[in-house]
Amino acid sequence: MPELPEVETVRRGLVPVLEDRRIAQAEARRDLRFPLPPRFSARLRGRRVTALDRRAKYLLAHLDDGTVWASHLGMSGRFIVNPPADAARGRASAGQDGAKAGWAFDPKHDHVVLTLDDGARVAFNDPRRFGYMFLTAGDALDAHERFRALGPEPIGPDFDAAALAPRLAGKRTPLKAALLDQRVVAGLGNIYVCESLHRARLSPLTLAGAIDRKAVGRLAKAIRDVIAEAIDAGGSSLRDYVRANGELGYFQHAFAVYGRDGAPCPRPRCGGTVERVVQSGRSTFHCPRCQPAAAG
DNA sequence: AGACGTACCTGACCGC
DNA sequence: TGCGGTCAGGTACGTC
Repeated sequence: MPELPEVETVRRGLVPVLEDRRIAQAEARRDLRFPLPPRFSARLRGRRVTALDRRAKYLLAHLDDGTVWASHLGMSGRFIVNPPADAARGRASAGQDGAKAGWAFDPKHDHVVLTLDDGARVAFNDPRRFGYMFLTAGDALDAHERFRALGPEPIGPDFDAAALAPRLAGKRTPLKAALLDQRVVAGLGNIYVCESLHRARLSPLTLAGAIDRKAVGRLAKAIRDVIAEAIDAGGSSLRDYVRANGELGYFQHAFAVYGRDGAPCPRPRCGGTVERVVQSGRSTFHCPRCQPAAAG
């Protein structure tokens, strides 16, 4: 269920597990959305992870031979960590009830499994197999077909009206669809687009090219803030989650509009009601009262 | 070129 | 309890 904040949370959770560790064993149990690269296991085995990075919704593990191991979590992908002691002690006997017992062990959906040189076990688990992985050269990352067209990262002070305006200019597509386009902004998905538009008091139905500069500035700031707050929420939940069951990246976060069809708009003194509509086949949640379609 | 619908795959949930 | 229908936070591809 990962958008940028979830992927960033996963990255931060994996840093202490993976960075500077050597991959003792890599097991490719099942292909994901796309077939795993040729000799995938062999190319990971014996490599040291020098850094864990992120671009958009991609998790990037830099290896000591210059290769980058890139993972996309798709809709249901997650990484599950068994610390060294747990992996050695509990896994074999955990069996089918492993997850319930606290041992992350799911033979049906653990598609890629790494064992590190300290004995820790890291599994990529993805019931729907919408996720995917690939290997690429680290010195040509930006030129890779998956990264070449990506828009700017929405965190950090560089993401502002000047960055966003030219990417929306002239677009005759609704703001909702425009912001889901990874070429416009990298890393947003359905939830955070809804949340950002609500924060900026912009209707998801408004055509992207029709909003004025002031609104673009409001939108850029809303996106920055919404994403930053979600990352903070993920970070604060991280320790408990790892301790609980090894799953990384799932965390509770309070949404203003997403999934709150029929609830009162949380904006102070708005008094509107959150509505769900469908745009290009996907749910949009918004408050028609404080996100009026006519406003620019 | 850009926008839209559809496909991919499986699990959770809801009503009967 | 079982069954069928619906829905799910992502991306890629074919078609217009």
